[in-house]
Amino acid sequence: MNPQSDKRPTAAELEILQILWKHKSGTVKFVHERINAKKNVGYTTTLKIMQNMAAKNILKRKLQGKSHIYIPVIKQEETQSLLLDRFIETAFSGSAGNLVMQLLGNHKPSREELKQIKELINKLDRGKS
Amino acid sequence: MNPQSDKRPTAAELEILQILWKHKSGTVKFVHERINAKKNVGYTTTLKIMQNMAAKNILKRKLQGKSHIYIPVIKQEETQSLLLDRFIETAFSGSAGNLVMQLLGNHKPSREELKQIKELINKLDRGKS
DNA sequence: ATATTTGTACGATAAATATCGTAGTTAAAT
DNA sequence: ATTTAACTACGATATTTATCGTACAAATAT
Repeated sequence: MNPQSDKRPTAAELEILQILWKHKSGTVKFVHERINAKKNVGYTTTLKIMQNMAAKNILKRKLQGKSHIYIPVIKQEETQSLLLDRFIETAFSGSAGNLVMQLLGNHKPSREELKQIKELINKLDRGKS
Repeated sequence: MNPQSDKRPTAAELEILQILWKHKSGTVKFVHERINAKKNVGYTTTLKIMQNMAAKNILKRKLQGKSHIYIPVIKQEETQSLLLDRFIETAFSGSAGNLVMQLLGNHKPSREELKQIKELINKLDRGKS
């Protein structure tokens, strides 16, 4: 039903998506340079994954001169939301609260983050009153 | 180094772990009954996965009469924390704050949850002052 | 013109997971 | 003493992902 439901990217695919979301679009070369800065991986590996993603309709691509420009089809927030739901289900037995507890208990967010989060919570809270 | 680092369970393994964490331990039959209540899967599938998990030292087992009792080796919180870190890295570019935003923005936690979270945040906040 | 560069396409391989069928073992029931 | 029931063990298969080598095409540089 939901066309998003069969578009759950893998870890490697997400790595690519992060880059493309951030820069709106990019060539294989562009993406591969950035990935390769962190870990060593062959150019054709990145190429193949991106081709696969295009085949799966996670990315679309446009020919530009000699090379292709790849553009994410799925939106970052939708994808994150989808992954998050799934993650909460599998890793936290469906309890978002447990996840937040774990997160705040362990991750030690910065003052800024805390402030942001508090504001958001207050906003939500007011909405409920 | 960290013995935990090679013990990242898969989704299917987590499903089993959830049950065992909750009940401390259980036989294949016990686990399989619960899993099968939700989705249809063969008995030997569950068996095999649990055997694999024992081989990987995610579970240990004790012979009790005819069957084995399986017990989680890895602790729930440690595992969740590990998975969470990884998840934030891959799905949220390493930003825990983004995850919380997404979560609170979408998941609409209950009043109770909000209250709990607020308390926790305040506690953290005081710690920083 | 030929060599080099820059890209794509395709196919092979390896590893991990999930799934189950079948066979074998022991204990209990008839 | 057989049959049945409850388990375990083992092996086969399918799928998915990741990874790369090699080959090919087009443009650019020499």
